[in-house]
Amino acid sequence: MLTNSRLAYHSHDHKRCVSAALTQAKTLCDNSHVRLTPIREAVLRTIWASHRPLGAYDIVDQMTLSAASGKRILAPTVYRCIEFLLEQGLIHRIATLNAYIGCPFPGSNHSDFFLICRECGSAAECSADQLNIAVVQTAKRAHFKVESQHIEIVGLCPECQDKNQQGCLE
Amino acid sequence: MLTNSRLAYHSHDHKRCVSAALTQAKTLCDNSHVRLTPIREAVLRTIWASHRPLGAYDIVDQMTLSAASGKRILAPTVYRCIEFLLEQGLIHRIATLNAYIGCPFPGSNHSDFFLICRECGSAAECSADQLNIAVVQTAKRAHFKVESQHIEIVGLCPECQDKNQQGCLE
DNA sequence: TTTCATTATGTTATATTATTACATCAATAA
DNA sequence: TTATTGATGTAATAATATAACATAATGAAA
Repeated sequence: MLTNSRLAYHSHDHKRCVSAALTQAKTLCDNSHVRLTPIREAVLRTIWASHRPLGAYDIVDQMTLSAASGKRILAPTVYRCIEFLLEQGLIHRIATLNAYIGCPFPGSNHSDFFLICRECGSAAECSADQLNIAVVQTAKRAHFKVESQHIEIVGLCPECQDKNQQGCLE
Repeated sequence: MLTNSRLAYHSHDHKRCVSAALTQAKTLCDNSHVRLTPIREAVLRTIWASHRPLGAYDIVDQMTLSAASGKRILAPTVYRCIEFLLEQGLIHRIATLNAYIGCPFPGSNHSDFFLICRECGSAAECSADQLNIAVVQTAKRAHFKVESQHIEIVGLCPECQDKNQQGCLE
């Protein structure tokens, strides 16, 4: 199983996540002969600021804040970058949250399967054959031909389970 | 496996779907001691007009059309009914489409698993143990505690597969 | 290099989806 | 009746997303 859940839910050196994501992004864009422009990279970096899905207007706000004095980044710019990053598979849209999250393993063929913690908001991505097979087989029984899938699971991440456990003991 | 895919994708006597849905809704609301008011029932009926998920403002428009002369139904009214119907498990929200669809087996404990045809727009709901188990097991490997799931599959329904097949032969 | 075509970004406006706030009305219970 | 709660009406607005068009940057061809 492919997953970044170890990182997503536990404290870690997040700079490494960011730099890994940016390095992969550059490589993939080079190979695809598309341009990871400074703005696109900045949007990607902003989304990768954490493992929590980020709304488009949160990105707008963050980028306006971190941009050079007074420079405003407007919604269409951000949405265009989001569209580009989605097309390249560098980010995903979390539909139930209207929010965007970086893909930890872009380029590799994988399913859209997200584990979203309702407590801390962090989301991890997984790709598991067992699940993909179950999806396709279940669809097959309905004679349905699967082209793309989007799976969002809400619950508690390991850290927040522990915290809640402690809460009960108090 | 529980599914309404047979009905959702093929021509059928849809009046029976609607009346079944309304009958179930009345029973469930009675049992839960909540009120299926005329407006709520009208929203449910509008959503059940087809097996295609319907946007909130489509519902507003449809209801304004079918309402008695000139009577306008406004967005907050519809959203309140949607909220109620979601709470009662009588409808589901299709997050990737920002649209709403009637639940064919309300009251029964089941997973949110939708097969959405990209061609005709119809969506069927399924509930399969194999899939639920795969979701929980996959999550377990990430030490994630599942509370709710939302699975949206996009592809081709059986009817539209046949049509496309014929299209290729021409 | 200059020109052209293409792609990316800036900017204004607006579409679409959803909610807030408050007034009014209906149903139920004391 | 009269509180009380729940449901609906209405106006305004928030939040998310896109359209349309102008301008700028980039890369390719002459």
